[in-house]
Amino acid sequence: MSLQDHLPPLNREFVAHFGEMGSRWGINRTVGQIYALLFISSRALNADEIAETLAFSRSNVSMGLKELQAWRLVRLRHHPGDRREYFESPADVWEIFRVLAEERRRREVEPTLSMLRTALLEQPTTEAERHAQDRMREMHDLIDRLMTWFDDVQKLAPETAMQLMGMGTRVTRVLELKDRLTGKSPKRADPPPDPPQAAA
Amino acid sequence: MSLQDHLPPLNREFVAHFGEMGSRWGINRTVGQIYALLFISSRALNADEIAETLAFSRSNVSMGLKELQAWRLVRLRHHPGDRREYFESPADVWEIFRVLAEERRRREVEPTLSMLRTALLEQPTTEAERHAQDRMREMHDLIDRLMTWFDDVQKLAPETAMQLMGMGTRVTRVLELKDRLTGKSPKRADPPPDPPQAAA
DNA sequence: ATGTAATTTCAGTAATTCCTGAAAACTCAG
DNA sequence: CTGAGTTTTCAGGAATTACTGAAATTACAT
Repeated sequence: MSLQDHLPPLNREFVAHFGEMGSRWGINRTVGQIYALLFISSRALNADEIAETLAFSRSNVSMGLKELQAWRLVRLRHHPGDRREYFESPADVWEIFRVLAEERRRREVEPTLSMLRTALLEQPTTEAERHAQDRMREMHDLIDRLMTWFDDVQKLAPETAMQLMGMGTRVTRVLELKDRLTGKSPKRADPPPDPPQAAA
Repeated sequence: MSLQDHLPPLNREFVAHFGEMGSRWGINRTVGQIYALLFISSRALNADEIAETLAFSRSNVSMGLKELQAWRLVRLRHHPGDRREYFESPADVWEIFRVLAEERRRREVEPTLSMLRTALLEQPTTEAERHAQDRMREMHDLIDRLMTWFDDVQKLAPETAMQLMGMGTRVTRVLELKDRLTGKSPKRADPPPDPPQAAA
């Protein structure tokens, strides 16, 4: 009934590893393992299969899947003539990475930026407060820039920036990034409808 | 004796926020708050001051500082004629980001890559195993590429890649990256001793 | 409508993680 | 060496988080 009865050792290791990693993140061990299992599975699994394979209670699996859905990391599937719900991970690893980055941004980065902006609006009264505000501004600007930059990189290659990074082909796109950095004002400035192609 | 007695509201909010964020990460609330406090402080603080300001026990602060040191996020200072140890955060936010990224990589990314490589060495026996291995290979390659890319970006601007990203000046460097991507083999290839300067 | 299969909720317990105070271990001046 | 000041360790209690089984809910076939 337990993990090792159904999974070959290497898959078991993989699942266990993501369980551990999950707990180093906010995500808990259970959720990490469920996701790892779905990730390497060659077909969509239903909740009972997951519960059986990982030796978790059915209800625990249900909660885990709910959380994975909230993170948009699993998809729901239905098989004709079967009332149960089947779950699978998206196939494209770059897509997974993108979704993960987006969710983390929404949950962690945006609230932080928002808190910092609020703090920066106040008039400091003491010297200590003024210094604290300066530090917050530095942090705000760093995060803001990192995000803008990340957006740029993502927009670069509409299909997958991954391909760009690894391939060496269509590197003309890098020049677009160069133009963006050179031409625009330092900070943000929502980009005007991307000049379609600017070959070298 | 508690936080609000010593810190102005906005600083209090900042510290509390990083306490929350800390717990969403692997890091616990206490550690997050200690770091936040040091980050906005205009001078190095000793453990008693921290304990007093945040209303934590002295021993809790000691453990928190130990963890922050393990993450290389705080520096130790000594004041002449004072036997106590004072702690401070590095001033440069980009430096902080870099250290954080390095530590996370060492603790999370490298072990994961290592586990994946081990799994990829095995000969799959079943079809399911073969598929799992394919998936692991995809994950491995994604992570490996992201890391290589991140390295490239960091090497680009030896002082702070930050400046590059935000400034629009010295964007000639982007062209170096382009060359790297175009010229080298797709995957890795340890870079030859950086050609010092390649102005446009 | 009724019954059955499937899923979700939730209150209680188990497990883990966090935090503290007391004691031990340093460190250094005299 | 002695002792005061400082930091660290650690066992145990407090607080939080994870997990379960039972009950409630939903979905659907007949």
